[in-house]
Amino acid sequence: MNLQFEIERIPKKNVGLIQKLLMEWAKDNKIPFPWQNNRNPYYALVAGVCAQQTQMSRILEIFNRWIDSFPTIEKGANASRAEILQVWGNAGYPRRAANLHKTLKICVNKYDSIIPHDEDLLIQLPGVGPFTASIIQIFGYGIDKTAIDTNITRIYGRVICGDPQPVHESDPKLIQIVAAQLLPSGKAHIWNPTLMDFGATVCTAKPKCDSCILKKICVARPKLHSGIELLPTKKTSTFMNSNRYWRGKILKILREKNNNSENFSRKNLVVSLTKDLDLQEKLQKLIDDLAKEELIWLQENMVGLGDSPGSNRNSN
DNA sequence: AAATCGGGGTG
DNA sequence: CACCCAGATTT
Repeated sequence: MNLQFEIERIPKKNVGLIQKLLMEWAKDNKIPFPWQNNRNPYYALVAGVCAQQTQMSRILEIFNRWIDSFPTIEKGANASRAEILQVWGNAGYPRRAANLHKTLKICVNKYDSIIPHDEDLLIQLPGVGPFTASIIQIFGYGIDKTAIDTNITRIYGRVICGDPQPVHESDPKLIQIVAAQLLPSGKAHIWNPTLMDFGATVCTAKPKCDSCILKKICVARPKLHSGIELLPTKKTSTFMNSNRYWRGKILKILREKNNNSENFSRKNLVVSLTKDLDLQEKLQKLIDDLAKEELIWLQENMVGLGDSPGSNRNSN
């Protein structure tokens, strides 16, 4: 595909029109969040990590819980892994919390307790990829750019590129370039969340084109209107009895034990989860995996939340 | 490129 | 039960 050709094909007057229509939509529909207006890189980092693969309706509670417990970079860095995981709770993908913990330690030890603003440095931090790096730059440092997420890919892929299912059909590099052209100068901290909210409520996976303010402009509208079949965005495997299901069960129990300062043996952990011998064997492997990821510790015949016994001590 | 990593919610 | 989600990392 000739990217240059595709870019120049964007009707210039549509750029201004799309910006105008969405900014008007934002007045009534954009949802405000506490990390969007105060240029706090730490808040932006935490929010970005919380947002990974998680609906916005859940994020404020997780974000507030984290900030209440660890109001500064240093507080987070100096917390124990067990405390980190306890606060993360049932937010999902606990690996995110562990990586965020590591990232805070790196910022304290290597960057003088400052979160970098440079993208090359940001994406080297554990758990920080292109999206989260952009979130930090946009909300933390007021840098004018686009954080490409699933919503923005979908909106631009449809409205500009004409692909009904951009996640499968649109070239990510083209989305990047389109996004840069559509960005209203100086408004990244408003524009990005507006697009995301629009993608979460109107230009959804199964779009609500009837109520879409861009339907006259959207290049993919005719195809979508024809009622073509929309494929799943990604393969979904059955959650029940999956590794992820059992990992979640294990961590949930260990959070409760840690919260009550109870000791717990590895054997009792496994037996409390199942009497099935084959499944017990599978759980043993998952426990080893969790320990390797430093989400739980193993010592003698005991097991616990975090990277080392003694949940109230720092683990630096 | 494909698999893996939670958990809550919707239909 | 299938699918979705303000992704990142490993295989």
